[in-house]
Amino acid sequence: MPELPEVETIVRDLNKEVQGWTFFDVWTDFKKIIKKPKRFLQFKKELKNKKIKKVRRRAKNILFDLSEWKTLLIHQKMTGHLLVGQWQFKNGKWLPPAGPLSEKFNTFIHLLFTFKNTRMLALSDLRKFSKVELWDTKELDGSEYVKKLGPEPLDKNFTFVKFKEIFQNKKDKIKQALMDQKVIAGIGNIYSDEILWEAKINPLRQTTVLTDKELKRVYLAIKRVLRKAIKLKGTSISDFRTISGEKGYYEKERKVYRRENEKCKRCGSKIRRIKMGGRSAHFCPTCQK
DNA sequence: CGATTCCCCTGATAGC
DNA sequence: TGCTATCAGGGGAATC
Repeated sequence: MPELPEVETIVRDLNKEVQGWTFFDVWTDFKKIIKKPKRFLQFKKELKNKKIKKVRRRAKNILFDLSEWKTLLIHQKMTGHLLVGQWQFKNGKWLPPAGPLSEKFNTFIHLLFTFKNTRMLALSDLRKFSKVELWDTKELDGSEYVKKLGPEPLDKNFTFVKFKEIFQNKKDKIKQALMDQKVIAGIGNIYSDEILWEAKINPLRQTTVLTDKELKRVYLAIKRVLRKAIKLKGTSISDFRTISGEKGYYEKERKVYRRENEKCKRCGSKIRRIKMGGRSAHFCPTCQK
């Protein structure tokens, strides 16, 4: 599942590739993936001849700023992959040439943009949870959805004072608060587990009872873990790939996520997995208090 | 209003 | 072996 570090990796890579590309056509075999505008033909028509100015990230969304003040939003949810390359249509499927792109998830391409320079951008998504929307830039940036998103954890303005203010007022378990996009943007199941291990805090703790010292550890862990994950181009534990089909390296750094019954790398205890609100949380019961 | 459950999907895996 | 039930989970909607 792409979270902040994975989406950031994608956005940085995309900016090196797609700036200046002009949309030519759109193909899909699953119109439901496009949420806005509702009619596919209109979506197609509105994209045609728009040029990509730059790509940015907000929370886990990839935002393509286009000419004429349009913005294309792509949220990859669990299993979405954006891939750039030269493609060919064979036997009813879009297929890449040989190379790292020739992996199984490429058979799950459900949306494909072609550009005037004959290049293509594909969205593959095994489970079809991805969401694609085309907005007026101003309308998107002023939308309820964007306004309600929490701060970007790696933003300079996201100070400890600000963090403390938000988390001390949020009545929730710390793990859930970290994953709540309205509290703080971009963190999901993998990195909330990793951040809490780093901070030595039990995921079940209520945010309101955390001491200043403990909050400071969480705050620092957020920055440290996310920065390191970006440096390593993310985690490929759930099939993440960069836009050229390469894996991220953070999974080797992983301390708790999907390591149930393995040894804690700090104290040697068995990592436990519990259910929290329908999601699994992984932690060390000995050193996370 | 807040908290919980359901739902969208489909491949992998566990259980029989 | 092969079938079926369960699980994975981001996020929005529906429900309690």
